[in-house]
Amino acid sequence: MPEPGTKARIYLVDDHPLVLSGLANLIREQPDMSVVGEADDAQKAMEGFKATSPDIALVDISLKGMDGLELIKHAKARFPSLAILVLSMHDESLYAERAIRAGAGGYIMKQEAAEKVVVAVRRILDGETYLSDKMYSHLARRMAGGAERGGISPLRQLSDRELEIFNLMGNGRRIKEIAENLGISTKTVETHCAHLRKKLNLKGSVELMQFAIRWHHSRQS
Amino acid sequence: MPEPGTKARIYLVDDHPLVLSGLANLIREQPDMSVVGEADDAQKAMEGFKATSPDIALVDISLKGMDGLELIKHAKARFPSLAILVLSMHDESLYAERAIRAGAGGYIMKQEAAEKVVVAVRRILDGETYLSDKMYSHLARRMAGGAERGGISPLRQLSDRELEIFNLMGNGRRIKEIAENLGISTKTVETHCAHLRKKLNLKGSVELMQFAIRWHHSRQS
DNA sequence: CGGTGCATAGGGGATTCCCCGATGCGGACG
DNA sequence: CGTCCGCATCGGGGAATCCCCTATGCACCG
Repeated sequence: MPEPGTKARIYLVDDHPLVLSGLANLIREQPDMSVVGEADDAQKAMEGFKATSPDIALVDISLKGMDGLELIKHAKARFPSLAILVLSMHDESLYAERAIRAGAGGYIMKQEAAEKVVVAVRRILDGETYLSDKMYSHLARRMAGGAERGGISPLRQLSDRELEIFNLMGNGRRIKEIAENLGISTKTVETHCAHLRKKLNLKGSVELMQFAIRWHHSRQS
Repeated sequence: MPEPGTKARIYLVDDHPLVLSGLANLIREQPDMSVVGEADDAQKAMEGFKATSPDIALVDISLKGMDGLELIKHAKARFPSLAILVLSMHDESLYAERAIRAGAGGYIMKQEAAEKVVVAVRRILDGETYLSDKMYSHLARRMAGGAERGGISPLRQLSDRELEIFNLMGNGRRIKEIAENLGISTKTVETHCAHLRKKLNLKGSVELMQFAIRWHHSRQS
């Protein structure tokens, strides 16, 4: 947190030079902010953090080489007081949740107006969290279910049967296959899917399948 | 093509405000170039082209709403003399080839240094084609190889429209959304899906979605 | 001119989606 | 012990989808 009268020290991490210069330019227009360094990969970013001790880092979630999420975790481990605002290309609320959990103070899409980046930076430097309205409501929907039972994964709320079906879905099986495989009615499988959607706060079958596939994919590598 | 002594009239199309301002800034530093307009979607871009008659347009390949490839085709159809430089996030030589075929004069990745954008613009305004070294050799190799040789990725066999829909599927959109988004019938989307399944040798819609989601997931990390 | 690929679209039956409600069963709590 | 609640199991029914057809218009190519 910068002292009154001094400028916030900002570090930029992005592997797109155009975005980098856009950000740098935007920040130089702000009287209370200054850019103290730039990096285009995670390695250089970590060195830069050590050398310049910035107040906040703006980091792209999709870097070449190390993943942006990894960089966040490492950075928060070595520099706990460093605030982080995540920039993302895509409207992937999945990443927003992971980013916040990894220690980021905010998540903003590059489609957002440039002014919002400045707003987000100020908010985070004030110790608050910044999320876009869309993501905020999306996340709120998820949290709303039962106020953070300390469980890292919402999958803990699932019953054994539900998890079993969730797994089979992630494996690419269709409803009929699952029903035959388990020796039950397709209607029962549908009911389980409905419960899964409700518990995981997912809107449609496509979101559920997306979630299942991603989860299955990450659990297997 | 600008006359000697006058500035090249450049139009920018990108849905990321930061990239837009980065580009505008870069171009304003050039004595022989000027920005005559900006747009963040294909619709506004077409109107802008008509209103400002730019010499060249820099367009992002991945726009919200209409695909960047579609914009290029429409633009070249209505304004044949308009030169186009395509900007891309990803190192997808897949897109480069399609873009050139659609009428673009060059293809450059946002990972490239900003100076290269200027170089590319000058090259295209001189009537030549700009490609990065990597893509140039890549394309040359493909041209030289003549027909077939199996094809490294089966995605290469997909038509532009099919690839577009494949992308949206990987993004989690359902058929109705895709149809509305593209302004076509759901039946047409279904037909494209059928062709996708056939070309990719996938049995059911679940497998197709699985494939699309995985591809989309691996592509942006 | 004929062939081929592409984008568009519809018919129609099977399947799935997603909202309802309903029936047992077992455990938890007062 | 009675009651409530989560769980697993089914069904109805209307909408959406899947997935097999056919078909038209267009562009390009030999």
